[in-house]
Amino acid sequence: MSDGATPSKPNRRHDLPRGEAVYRALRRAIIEQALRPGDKLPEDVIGERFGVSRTIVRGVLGRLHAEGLVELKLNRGATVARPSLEEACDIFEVRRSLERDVVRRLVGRVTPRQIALLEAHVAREGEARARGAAESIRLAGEFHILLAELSGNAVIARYINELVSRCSLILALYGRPHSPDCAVNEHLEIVAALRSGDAGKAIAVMEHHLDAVTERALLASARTPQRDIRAILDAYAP
Amino acid sequence: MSDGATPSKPNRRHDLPRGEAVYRALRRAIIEQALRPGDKLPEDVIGERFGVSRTIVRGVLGRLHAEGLVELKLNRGATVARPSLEEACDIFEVRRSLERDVVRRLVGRVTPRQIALLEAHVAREGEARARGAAESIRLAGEFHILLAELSGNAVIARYINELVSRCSLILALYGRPHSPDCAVNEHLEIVAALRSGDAGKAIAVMEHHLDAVTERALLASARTPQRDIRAILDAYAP
DNA sequence: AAGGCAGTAATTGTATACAATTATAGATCA
DNA sequence: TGATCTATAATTGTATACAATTACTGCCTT
Repeated sequence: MSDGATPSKPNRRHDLPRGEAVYRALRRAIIEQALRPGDKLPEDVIGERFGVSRTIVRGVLGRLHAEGLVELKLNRGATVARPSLEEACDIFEVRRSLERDVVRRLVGRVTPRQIALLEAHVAREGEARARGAAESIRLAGEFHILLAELSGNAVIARYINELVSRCSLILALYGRPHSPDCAVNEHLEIVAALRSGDAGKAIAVMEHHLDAVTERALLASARTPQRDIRAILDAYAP
Repeated sequence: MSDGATPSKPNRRHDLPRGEAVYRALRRAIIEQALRPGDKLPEDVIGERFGVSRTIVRGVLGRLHAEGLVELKLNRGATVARPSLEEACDIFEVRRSLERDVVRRLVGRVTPRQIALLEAHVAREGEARARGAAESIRLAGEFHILLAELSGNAVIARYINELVSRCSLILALYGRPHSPDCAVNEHLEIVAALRSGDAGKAIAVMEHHLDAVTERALLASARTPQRDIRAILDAYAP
């Protein structure tokens, strides 16, 4: 494989801890559902593809495991995580709590500059809708992450980031295929409510939105509870 | 150093992924404040002490970093984390949200078996109070962790675990030295309120307790805002 | 032909070796 | 004396080598 992976700059002082690029790439691939829940993540393959050693890959997989995006089984390697339906419910429940706090913190304190940021993001969501589902899914999630970051509480931001990312997995497992979990207009409503300064309304709008998101994400769960063969055969056997 | 570290069983199939013991030991040492915020954590020293290679230690430190207990600086190694005052406030704010949810979930649904578990734990807290501060601090935190686990939401449990652990760091930095952050009788009140089945009261008791915890943890923050030399010299310079 | 079993290949877990960076100590010079 | 620079030591970042476990293929047995 020689040097195909790092051609441009032979040995420029790497500003980032070597594995950062691998981390971001894997994370994005998972969130955009290019890597689907259950997919195997062999250390050799990933390492060769990015031109790093297994040491680095292993660190990245551990980090993704800590964030709940990857499962690690002893001596059996890493796979993209497959959250159970129960975990999915837990995740949405915590999201509701924390995102309520986000709105509560932002309302009345949000600056015009921040509103502009949010509106710009929603605009990008609108543009991306034509370009494909993968990017839409990612941007929809990033709206909630941006909101959490603007709230000014770093702990909430980190947790929301984790939870929203894992919602991509849930959507891939239990939702309608290739549909983003958030509607652009619902995001616009949230921004509008924040700007209005009406705390009660803003919270209500956010909760309504999260109800809708939950609904969409768990929609197909009645049809395909798991990727379970027995459940599928039930429809064909007498 | 030969074989002093792993004497009893030469090569028995290690049930646990090699680093688990190191992780637990370091975690406990940090939580019990044997390792204090800012203390250096050299890979060599830790590895030799536990009879594992730096590879393992590095993985453990990364994991502790993901949990917010350890800081990693590029090329400068790991230190026990020193949460800023702002981070401390963020942490307590999220704790309030999540622990309110815990109580809300438990109240009315808690079984006698679970009540017994909680009471047994509080009893151990009482016994430990005589034995020393370190164990008391840990047990006080573990009461909240147990509560979160009993709530049945695994995500909440994981986050509470993280947040409560980090509170040990906050207490070490800004609180009165060597004092546990929770009073045993306050924990008893929480259990009593849960058993009563009165949701409003249970939530109120928990919030009151968390207020008190926050108060105690951030008490000394006026006296020693940081381990900052300038602030100390202010009292002596004209 | 189906199932089980051995031997081999592939993959992961851990340790060590090497490279790069940072910290330390000693020497030099003003 | 004090500061700066340099050489050396200590520590971290990364890659590779080896050991252990798991997966697979083909053969053998019934």
